[in-house]
Order: sequence, then C-alpha cells, then structure tokens
Amino acid sequence: MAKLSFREQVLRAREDAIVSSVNRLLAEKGFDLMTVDEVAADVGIAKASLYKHFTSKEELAAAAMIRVLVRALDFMTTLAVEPPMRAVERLKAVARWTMQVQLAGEMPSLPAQNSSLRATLTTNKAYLDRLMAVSDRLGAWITAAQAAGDLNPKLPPEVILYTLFARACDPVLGLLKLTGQYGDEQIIELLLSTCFDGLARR
Amino acid sequence: MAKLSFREQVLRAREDAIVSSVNRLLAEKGFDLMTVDEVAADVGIAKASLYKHFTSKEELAAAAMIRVLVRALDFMTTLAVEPPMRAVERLKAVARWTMQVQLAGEMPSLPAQNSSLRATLTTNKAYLDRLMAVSDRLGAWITAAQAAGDLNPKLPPEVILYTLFARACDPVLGLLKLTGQYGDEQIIELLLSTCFDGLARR
DNA sequence: GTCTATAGCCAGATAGAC
DNA sequence: GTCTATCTGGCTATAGAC
Repeated sequence: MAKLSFREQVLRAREDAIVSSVNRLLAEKGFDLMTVDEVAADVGIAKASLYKHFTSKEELAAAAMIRVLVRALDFMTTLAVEPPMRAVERLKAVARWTMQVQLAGEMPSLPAQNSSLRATLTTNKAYLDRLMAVSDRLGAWITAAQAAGDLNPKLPPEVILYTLFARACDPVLGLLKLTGQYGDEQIIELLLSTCFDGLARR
Repeated sequence: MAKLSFREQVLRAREDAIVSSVNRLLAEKGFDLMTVDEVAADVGIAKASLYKHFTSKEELAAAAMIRVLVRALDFMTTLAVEPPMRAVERLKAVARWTMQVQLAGEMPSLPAQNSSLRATLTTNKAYLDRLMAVSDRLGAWITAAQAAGDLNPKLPPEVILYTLFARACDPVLGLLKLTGQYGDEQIIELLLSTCFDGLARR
C-alpha cells in the first residue's frame, strides 16, 4: 500500500465521516427521505462541498452500501480462519451479525422498488464486486451445510441465499424492538429461530 | 343496506376504479415513486377531479390498503366456514393468499420507514379497525395452532404474527420471480416451506 | 364534478467568488 | 475544496371557469 500524503489522509478522513453520516441517516430514514442537505448539515460542511466528494445522492448511498459489504466480508474472514466451525454455524453467525448491525441503527435501508438508486447500483462495479464476493462466500457455506445435512437439501441454494439477505433488513426486527418487551439479544435469538427452525413445531 | 341512487352508483364505480389504479401503481412503484399525476392519467380523469374524491395522496394509499385488508378478511371468513381445517392450515392458506396477491402485482407496497403516510395511517380509524380485525383473527388461529402442537409454543404469538405479516411483502418473492427459474406456484411452495419449516433440515 | 392552468414548495445539483 | 447564493425540475395541491 502506497504511503498517503497528509493531505490525502485528511481527505480520506473527511470522506469517511461523510459515509458514516450517510450510513446512519440511511438507517434512520431510508434513501427517499434522506436529503442531501441533512447529510451536509450532519457532517458540518456545505452541500456544494459534499458534491466535490460524491457526484450524486445515489453515489453517497452506494458508498454506504459498499462499506457495509466490506465490513461483512471482514467479518466473514474472521469466521473462516477459526477452523472448528460447521458451515451452518457460520451462516447463523453472519445472520446474527446483520441483525446486530440493524439493531445498532447502522444498516442502510434502500428502496425495495425500482428507483434511480437501483439503476445506479447495478452499474456500480465497486458495489457489484463486493456483493458478488459476499454471495460467493455465503453460497459456498450454504452448499457445504446442505452436504453436511445441516440445511434442507431440497431448497435451492439461491432461495437460502436470498432468505438470509432478506433477514438483514427484516422489518420484524424493528417491530419487536418497538414493543419494548424484548432485549436485543432476545430478539435476535427469536428471529434466528424462526429463520432456521421455522414457525412450525419441530 | 340502503338502495343507492344511480348517481351514487356511478360515484362508487369511479372511486373503485381510482382505488384499483392506486393499488396497482402502489404495487409497481411504491408510495414515494407513485405520483398523483400518474394516478389521474391511469384512471383517465384530471388531477383536480381526483382531489374531489380523495383529499390527499395519503388518503389514496389508505383507501388501497383498506381494500386489501377487507379482501383479506373476506378470504379469512371463507376459511372459517369450512369446518374441517386445522388452525395451522388456515394460517398457511392466508400466507399463500398474500403471496398470490403479491405475485399478481396487487399488493400495495408502503414505505417501511416513517413518513407522512405513517402519520396518516395511524390516525385513520377505518384502516386501523381493519388491521386490528385481521390481527385478532390471525392471533386466535396462532394460539390455537400452538395449543394443538402444530406451531412452536415457545415463540410469542406476536412474533409469529409479525413474521406472517412480513411474508406479505417479502422481497424474496420478487427476487425469485426475476430469476425466471420458477413458476408462481413453485415460488409459493418454497417460501411456505422456509417460513413454516425453516432453512434447517428437519 | 369536470376541466385547464398555475401556485407553492422542496430537494438535487451548480455557479462563481475566495 | 470550501463557502453562499441560485438555478432547475418535479411534485402536491388548489383556483376558477364551465
């Protein structure tokens, strides 16, 4: 890695602060309700300065998504180096991690519907590369867990992958949190149970 | 029921046409991306005429949501009159029905985040009454199914209720549809399986 | 109740000085 | 790169004639 000049380090730090604000605002309000003015105010710079770093609102959101994906990859790497762990346990650990991020108010929430954002993301190579990297690693664990008899082998791996992705933005988490009846750890255990063991009695 | 004058029947028919358009557009684009201009164009009347029937965009969405809830209640009533059916089978039938509505492109999609719409809906008595009616009937079936040993008795009924509600707008359905690898009935069976039986091997 | 035309507002993006 | 000030377009909602 090339040594960065002081100027470059300051730039990186500022952009990191911007992405942090975007990440939090995306988690709070979602893409549509988040305004660029809010982001600028939150970071403490002028809106025009923001546009020197990121050329559009969509690029801001993409940067936040990329950071989450990178953190997910980092987490998965730490799991992979611990040898004695069944594939299904790795998948549960990832699901638990995504729920913790969500409960911490740090999971960006994007519009499920088609929008300007979808168009931008599907042409953003940096984003797509990370998304594919995450999918590949999860996919390998899924087929391994099926082969080991820990996941239902009749389910297409794709279905399992999408189901796990969806748990990262499951509204049920927020609803349970709102009732105030459950602690964070309790919510996570309940949803891990419904996800892997289902609603029906075993 | 009082007999309606011809004029009133025409009014009802027009409002029904409006709600149908809103319902479809909400399913396609979601609340934020749906514009009142589109609705008016789709119905074939001027925007100002639309505002004679419904006083705001939020009221339009509320009307669509109410219609879906009423249809759900109707469906649940037909289930209740068929006597020989276990509670868990009734719940599965409702889940299947919501997925069919979604695949037919007739499930309105509202912003998960807080927005102007949330504020309107939470003060709309007609909407809240229907929502509570649906929740009550599902809740009764849930506790019955737990007592009968068909649903996991360790899960709080609330968690099961929210999980079923969430399946009505699960993005996994749309993703699987996009791949083009599965027919509608196949998708529904796969998701019923992941929902009730979980991802893990039985 | 229907229409055309427009008000009013807000948010994304930019100009241009420093 | 940062700022203030402004442009621009699209959207909800309404005025006013018929």
